[in-house]
Amino acid sequence: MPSMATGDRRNFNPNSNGTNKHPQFGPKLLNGDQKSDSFARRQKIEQQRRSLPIASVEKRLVEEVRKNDILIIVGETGSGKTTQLPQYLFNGGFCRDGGTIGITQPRRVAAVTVAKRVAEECGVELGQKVGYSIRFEDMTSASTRIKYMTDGLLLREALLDPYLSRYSVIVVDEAHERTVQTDVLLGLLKDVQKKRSQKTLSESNNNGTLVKEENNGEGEGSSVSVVKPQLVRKLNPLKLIIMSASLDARGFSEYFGGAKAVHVQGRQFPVDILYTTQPETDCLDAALVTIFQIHLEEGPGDILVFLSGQEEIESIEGLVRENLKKLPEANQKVLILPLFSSLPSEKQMKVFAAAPVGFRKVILATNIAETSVTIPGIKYVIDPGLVKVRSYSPDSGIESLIVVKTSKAQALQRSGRAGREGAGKCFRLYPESRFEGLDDSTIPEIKRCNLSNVILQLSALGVDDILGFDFMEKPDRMAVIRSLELLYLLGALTDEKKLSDPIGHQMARLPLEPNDSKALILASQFDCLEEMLIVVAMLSVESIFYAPRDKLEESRTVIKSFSSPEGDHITLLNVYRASLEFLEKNKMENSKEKAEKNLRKWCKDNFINSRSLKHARDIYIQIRENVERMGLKISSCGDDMVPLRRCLAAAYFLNAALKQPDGTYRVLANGQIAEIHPTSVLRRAKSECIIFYNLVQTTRNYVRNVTRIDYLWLAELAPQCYALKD
DNA sequence: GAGCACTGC
Repeated sequence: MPSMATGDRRNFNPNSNGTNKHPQFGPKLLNGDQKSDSFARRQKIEQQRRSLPIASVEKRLVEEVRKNDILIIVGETGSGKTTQLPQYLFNGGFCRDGGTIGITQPRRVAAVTVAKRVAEECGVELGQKVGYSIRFEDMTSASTRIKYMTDGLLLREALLDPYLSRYSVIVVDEAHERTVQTDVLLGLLKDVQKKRSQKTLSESNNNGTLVKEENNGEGEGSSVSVVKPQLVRKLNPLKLIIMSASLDARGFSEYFGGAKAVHVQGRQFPVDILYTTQPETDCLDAALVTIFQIHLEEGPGDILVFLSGQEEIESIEGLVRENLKKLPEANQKVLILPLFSSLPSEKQMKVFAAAPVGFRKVILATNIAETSVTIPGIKYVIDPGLVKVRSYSPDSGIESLIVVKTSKAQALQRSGRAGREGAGKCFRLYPESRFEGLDDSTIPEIKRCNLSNVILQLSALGVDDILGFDFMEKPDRMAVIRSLELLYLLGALTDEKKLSDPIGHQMARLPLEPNDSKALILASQFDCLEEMLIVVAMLSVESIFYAPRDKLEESRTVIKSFSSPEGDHITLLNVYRASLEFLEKNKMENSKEKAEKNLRKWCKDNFINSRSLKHARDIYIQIRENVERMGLKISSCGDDMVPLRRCLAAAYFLNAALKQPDGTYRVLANGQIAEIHPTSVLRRAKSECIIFYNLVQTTRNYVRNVTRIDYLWLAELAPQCYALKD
């Protein structure tokens, strides 16, 4: 490593436009927690509202929504579209007749913070006129007229109310992010809007007489055949607004039949974009040198570095520390802060605190800093131009994480992070010519994920012809067929590709992956639903264990105390039960808050991520309520784990693998070869036959979350797949 | 004996 002080520096060219104004994407995170409700404060809010770029076009926007049933709004960050538009529409009379304005967000935190802010701006209590609804948290009431929610939640609502009849307007925000949920929602809303306008039309044609839903045979498979007559009368046309920060709205406009698009100015400080003159061969080294170049040559301001993963972050953290020691003491005032999702939250929080006077923060972050969180004080962004993405192969069922180049939109989003509070600089660690060669936007998620859950949800909404569904971007045909096969083998779909009764309907109601839902349904027959609820909740969260690098040995010993020779599923069950036992004991002696606090300490001592554990508990409570409502029998298998393992075999039979002479495993369903993941308790056990939760490809093929089963169970419990040879 | 971007119901 060259010494930083000797001037080994990267050469950057400012881009041709100099101070270039780039649009910025992502939810605007607002602080809605202020308590003061004084007159002065209200005046200040009013003043802020009026100064937003969008305020000058309020009348025009309301007018456009009135004239157009579908409107695309392209708004840059800082335009105020997310907080203001719903208020304009409310004041414009779009909630008369008791209709609600629904605004969807891809992320929970955005739905909550924006709702809080808007409630404050309106001077109302949160949950009254303005509210939000996200999984595990419903802050709405009968009087809620402006409702922020996650897009996944609106999809769930559509299962219960296919016409989304309570909404007069639905605003899909951050549509450019193109999450699976957003894409499915867009297709669904298009259909709902069409049906609702037909409904109103036929009603007026019939002059108020009751109308029955008819399938007009237009070839779309989505029909909901029985509608209560009273409902038909009440339905108003649905106004649809798609909000996006993408550079052009053409894609959305075309998808919605040439819908009108309007542009709203953003408010963003200028960000200087600098490129390297030469391509970099070693990205980590280039990032390292650039960090020091900024630190030693640029003015005050924090640095945000985008890296691909935890490993990269941890290694560069070490290198920065090492090199920092070589600098004169006056130059050593740097705070290095890692940030990635599996980092315990108390460590994550450190990036939001201001650095001590005279110190510069260097934040080493994954994509989490791109949209999910906004860090104050960032003036410099270093963007190596790479990102880790999930990819999925429908044929092998293998998920992998691969490092790819960012898209142009992503690069813009990253650079925008430097211009939140003042003019900033973004150092792209590649030549300008390479930027031109980048894809415009990231490939929509729906093109690169397992579709079985999407198909199950759409089936429950009455869409039987998945390949014919009007997606903005059609998913891969083979991926659809594979997922249909899986659902059929699980018994969720009939031979006619319709949702089976009751299994398919029950599975669609559960907020889980199809395999996990099936495991719960079967568990009530195997008398181990009590245990399976816990196992499935624990499998649904990522990274229960967190082992910091410096305490690796210690953590292994502690984690071992939970482990079961039967496998990882039962190990997870042990962890959950141990935490519950600790909490119950604590609750008897302490207040609830104190008990929760002690639990967090217990988690830390046992190298368990308390945020993940809390999440698992929330999921447990939710799915327990779900299965209770379905009338499934909840009983326990006690200390006998055989029923639980048999049930796992019956539900995850496609994920069964046999040991081979060389110690690797062969997946019975497709012949894939894989090893047991080193973190599994069965890594050394070398059981003959196993079932696993998932198969991931990193340096090798690994199966994770593994349980030992008896080979003979497969033919007995999954005869549709396995037969015994003589 | 290896290493896991990020969401969401």
